[in-house]
Amino acid sequence: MSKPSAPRPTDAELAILRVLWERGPSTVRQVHDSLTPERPTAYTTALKMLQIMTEKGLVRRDETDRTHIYHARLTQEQTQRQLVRDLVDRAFGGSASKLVMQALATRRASAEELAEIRKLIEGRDGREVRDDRD
Amino acid sequence: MSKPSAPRPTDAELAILRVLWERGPSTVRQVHDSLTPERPTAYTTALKMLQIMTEKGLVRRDETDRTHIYHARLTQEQTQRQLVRDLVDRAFGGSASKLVMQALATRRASAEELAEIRKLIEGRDGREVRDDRD
DNA sequence: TCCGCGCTACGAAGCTCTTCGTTGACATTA
DNA sequence: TAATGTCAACGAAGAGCTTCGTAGCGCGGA
Repeated sequence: MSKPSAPRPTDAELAILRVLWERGPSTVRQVHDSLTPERPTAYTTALKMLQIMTEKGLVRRDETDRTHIYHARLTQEQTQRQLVRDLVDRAFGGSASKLVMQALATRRASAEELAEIRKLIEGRDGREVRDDRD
Repeated sequence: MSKPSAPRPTDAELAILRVLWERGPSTVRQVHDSLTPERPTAYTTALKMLQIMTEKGLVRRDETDRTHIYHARLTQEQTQRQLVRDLVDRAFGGSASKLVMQALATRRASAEELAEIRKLIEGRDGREVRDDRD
């Protein structure tokens, strides 16, 4: 009703959001330094990305000081939920259970993860789903 | 080892793949007609997309007859698995269980879906994950 | 035979994404 | 104060995505 709901972040944008979620509010330099090992780019690339992400509403900018400070507008969980819902719509015909099925078929789903997931299900099972903010 | 593994399909490509999965091998005209209601575009747009998707290896083309016939190179399940794995890597730090958690937090996860998911888990639980082709 | 229809192929336009160089403002320091 | 360094802003280049118009080919009917 009040949230203009940010657009789906692109790959490069997601990489920057990951940094902001991990570090908390950060300057361009801090984002760039964290990003460089995995994604070697120029300082101005990070700057430009953050400027564009500000326009898109993906991040907020504190301009109080000359060196601006950026922070993610949505939490990691909110964004993850949005991305999952988006993928469920685009590739799973709206069926979340089909997505879970494929998640389980991934090499990545280790035995420990399976156990963790089962705990999740048992915790939720029987209750109604009611958590739906995005 | 032998599969060059097709690139992640874009939104428009995914829409076309959905048609091919549903209809089976199809001509450009058939794809276009199926696509038009949800995504009104010109015939040549569908044609061009399918040509590009052929170059990318997302679809295969039978050129025996003058009217070519296209079919998806990967099954819906293979593609879904690839997309899930990709999202897990990009947004969930490689943790499939975190993705499942967010899938459960979606409005879309109805009570029936939860039950279905629980059945899935119980069927899998205790066994090792071994299905890993992509 | 010739016309029209459906088909593929091609090229290009408009858009987004990602990247970076350059510029000018401001601060710090010598 | 002058030199040096850091910063935001901007423009533009190059790539990819999506769209469509146009051209050219072959086939079947008049």
